[in-house]
Amino acid sequence: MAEKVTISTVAQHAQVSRQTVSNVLNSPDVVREDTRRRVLDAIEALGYRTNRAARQMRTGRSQLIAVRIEPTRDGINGSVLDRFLHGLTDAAATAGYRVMLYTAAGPADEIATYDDLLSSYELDAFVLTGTDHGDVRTEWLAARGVQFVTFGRPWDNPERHLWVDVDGASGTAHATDHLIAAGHRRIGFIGWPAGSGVGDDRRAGWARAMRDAGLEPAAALDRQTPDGIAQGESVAGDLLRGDAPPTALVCASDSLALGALQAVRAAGATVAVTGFDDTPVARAVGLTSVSQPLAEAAAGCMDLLASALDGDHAALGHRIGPMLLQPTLVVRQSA
Amino acid sequence: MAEKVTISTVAQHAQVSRQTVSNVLNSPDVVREDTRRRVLDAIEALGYRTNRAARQMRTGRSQLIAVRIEPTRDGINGSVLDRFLHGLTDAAATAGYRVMLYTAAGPADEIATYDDLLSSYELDAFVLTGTDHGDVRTEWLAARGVQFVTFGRPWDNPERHLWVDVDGASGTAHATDHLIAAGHRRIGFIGWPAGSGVGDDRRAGWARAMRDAGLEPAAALDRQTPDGIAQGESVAGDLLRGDAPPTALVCASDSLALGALQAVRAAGATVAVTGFDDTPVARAVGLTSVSQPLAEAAAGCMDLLASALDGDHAALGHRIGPMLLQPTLVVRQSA
DNA sequence: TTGTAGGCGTTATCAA
DNA sequence: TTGATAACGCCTACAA
Repeated sequence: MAEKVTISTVAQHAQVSRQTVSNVLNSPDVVREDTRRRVLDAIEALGYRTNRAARQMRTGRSQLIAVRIEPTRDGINGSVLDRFLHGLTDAAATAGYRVMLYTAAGPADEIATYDDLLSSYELDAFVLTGTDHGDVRTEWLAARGVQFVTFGRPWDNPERHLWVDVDGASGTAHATDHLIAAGHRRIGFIGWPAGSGVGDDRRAGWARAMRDAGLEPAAALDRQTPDGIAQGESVAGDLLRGDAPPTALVCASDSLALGALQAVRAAGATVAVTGFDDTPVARAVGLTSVSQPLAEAAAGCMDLLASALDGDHAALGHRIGPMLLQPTLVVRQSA
Repeated sequence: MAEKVTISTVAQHAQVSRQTVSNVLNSPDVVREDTRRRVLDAIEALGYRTNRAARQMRTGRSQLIAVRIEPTRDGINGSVLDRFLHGLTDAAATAGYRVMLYTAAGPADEIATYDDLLSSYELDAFVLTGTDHGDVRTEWLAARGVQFVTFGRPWDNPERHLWVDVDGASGTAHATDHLIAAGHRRIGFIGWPAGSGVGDDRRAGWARAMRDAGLEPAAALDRQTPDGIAQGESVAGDLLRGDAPPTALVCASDSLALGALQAVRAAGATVAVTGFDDTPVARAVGLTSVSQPLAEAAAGCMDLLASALDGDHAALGHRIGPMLLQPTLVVRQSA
């Protein structure tokens, strides 16, 4: 077990005062070059690392950011959070931060957790994955001046706070374009009930691409249902049994798409299907799907946070604003 | 923004010294009942929370445990880590700990990260997911007296350190039994190359169940391949084209099973298939699979750690040892 | 440019 | 049973 090496140890070793060591670390420009050199060498030689707890006590900053790990719902979309978390952890480490996990049963519970985390761990910031209209969490955080960024736009007001998002409309538009290019004309959409920002956005992309191609995004081809494989299968089945069944289906999630695929197979039909999120399941069953740049999104969240917390970037003149990333379409056998 | 309430605030409010407040918190038995009451009331009224950084500086303990978030390889098995992490975060919170994430490119990088995390954040313990024969990481940690627990047995020596694991052999044996009960006799196994503890274990379960039923786990029915859908498909295809093809296949992973399922479909055969891990993909495609009790495993890891770290359980006389949990078979259409 | 002094909130030691 | 004192490692004044 190595001896504990503190700032004093370094100071002794470098023949300077503790303060000079601290200056080398925190205000390098204020210390003479050769002294700086000497101190840096000592730090290197001794393997000194600043003790975060001590620093935190003085500065009130923990270099810790928190993110919620949600229980995997139908499981399929769990991998999205997974990849996002990995990217965030990487980006955070690079920026000198670490990621702490927390769970919460609901919004109220989540706010209680914020309170706890903030007052006892002094977390520097939160990363929220997704927001709703009138999100109580973001209001709570903003009211207390806590830094946070959301992965997902605040749908009611884009200026409300820092966010990073992926352009879902663009994703479904890509998928729709791809189908149109393949000769499809009757292209249906299976998405979530109106009211969820994300769902509305994805539906809008389909409708836009249809209109841009001179096609009508008819209500008869536009279905709404809660997320899930069974739901997708049921709704797709309805569509396929309709008057003028679609020859292709754009779905708002891989879960819905997977259900749709099953309905198509059951009906013995040949209908192209696209999903959203490019989950492992999509890869496994050959489902064409819209892929979100999750590592980039995570890095974006961290950039925004670092910018707000450290003020470096702001000082450098390029204050970073919200960012909307473009997804890509991964084409497989299903479409 | 609420005023900062420290132990001194509480002391004033309760008309006692700071130390007494500390005692109420850390050695309740040493303080008189009515004083304790008074202090507790003050804590409640003021909403006091102990500052972890300050406590950490004194005690050297951070109440933080670290776990690595791995990049999802073929993606399918990512959900396993996901569920484990969720369970761990929950269990940790209950035990008064928090989970910190880190990534690492390889064993060497991982050890460098240990060093960093330990010396600058003073982490209390690590949770490793899986170990190999002669794992350098566990040796490094053990040599430095760092607490850790592995989710996965140390295959060369069960006594080496704390661990929690799921009985993989039991899982594949269940699957095999299930197939035997359904009338199958020629049951093949598709697993990983010999040498990986986990893979060998799962293979052993199949072989044992076969023998127990008076059947021969013939080499002709036993295949080894790296993990992956493509690999599973290829190997299963070979088996199906063999002299006396199996009527059922037990696979060491859902990835392999999924590939096998595709090979079966391509061959137009009717062959039962079982997988391992009960991933979302298995649920999606109706694959019978062995399900690991991940939340329990995570809770077990935390229990072991808390026991070692806090010594409470040890003091109470029931020192907790390694634990081997039983998986369950989730039966779906594929078998 | 460098050094000295003080304090962040907590707990351990020891005296009252 | 309670309270005063010191110390954990660092950083921010301020003085030299």
